[in-house]
Amino acid sequence: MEDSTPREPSITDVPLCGPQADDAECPVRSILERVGDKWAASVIVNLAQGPARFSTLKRQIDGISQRMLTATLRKLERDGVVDRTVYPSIPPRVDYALTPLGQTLVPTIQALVQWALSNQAEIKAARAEYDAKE
Amino acid sequence: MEDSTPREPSITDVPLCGPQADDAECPVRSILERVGDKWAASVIVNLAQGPARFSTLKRQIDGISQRMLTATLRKLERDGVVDRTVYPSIPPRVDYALTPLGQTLVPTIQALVQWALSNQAEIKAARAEYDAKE
DNA sequence: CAGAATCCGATGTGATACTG
DNA sequence: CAGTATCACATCGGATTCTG
Repeated sequence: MEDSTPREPSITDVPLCGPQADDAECPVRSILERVGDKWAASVIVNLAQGPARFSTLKRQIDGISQRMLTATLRKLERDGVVDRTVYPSIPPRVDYALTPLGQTLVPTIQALVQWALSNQAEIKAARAEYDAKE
Repeated sequence: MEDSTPREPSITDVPLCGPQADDAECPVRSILERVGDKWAASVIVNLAQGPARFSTLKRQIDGISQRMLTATLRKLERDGVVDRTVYPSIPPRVDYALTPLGQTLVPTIQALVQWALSNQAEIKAARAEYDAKE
């Protein structure tokens, strides 16, 4: 019982898990972290338009290195969000696409992106005010 | 013009920004990163229940260090998502609460959390399959 | 109580070079 | 084309100690 701010468990008390549980134990946090990955959202949003090749993604996602694109795609693939199809041709060709699971993630990410877009002015103002020594 | 995977700009072609634009330039990415911050979502979800003191948050968010709690709160405060109220008493007391802006963010985060919860089995399975050498 | 400061290992990220 | 490997560096994040 807190003398000041008593609080009881509620729906919002979502299992965001403890300290050590970062991967297998806590899908919630790992998903959150995946989305927060510097490039993951860009990849997902890009693939939401349809399948794309490695080089296409690299070109479209401005500033990403092939190292990071590879790593990001691997993580998303491991989570079953992205599907990787290799065509054993020469030169090699690999297509990436959202899985059905990945597609269900798109609206939520879009919502987050939309939120950011809608409130970017307010956020920018808040930061300016904060940085101006608050 | 891609010979293989032509793609045109669409609504999903959201400005996720380029390489250097990480802070002021790209609110979208910075918001995504904020949400993906290891502890930010936990803090927001916790504050969604109502204002809380530093020590209360620290106790409720299992495993967070005061270093990270402080840092997380500062970032959220800077973005205008969290409000910090200091009561100049002895011992000092500080209350944190979501701002109106912060409250508008809650449903979206909940949606993301909900998505993760709903699909955690599928994700876990996907990871297991992937790790089992796919 | 609420933090600031410091130390330090772990992890993330980019640039570059190399390969099937 | 689609990676992998390596090096270098920045940031993250935890533990600990100190203070108003």
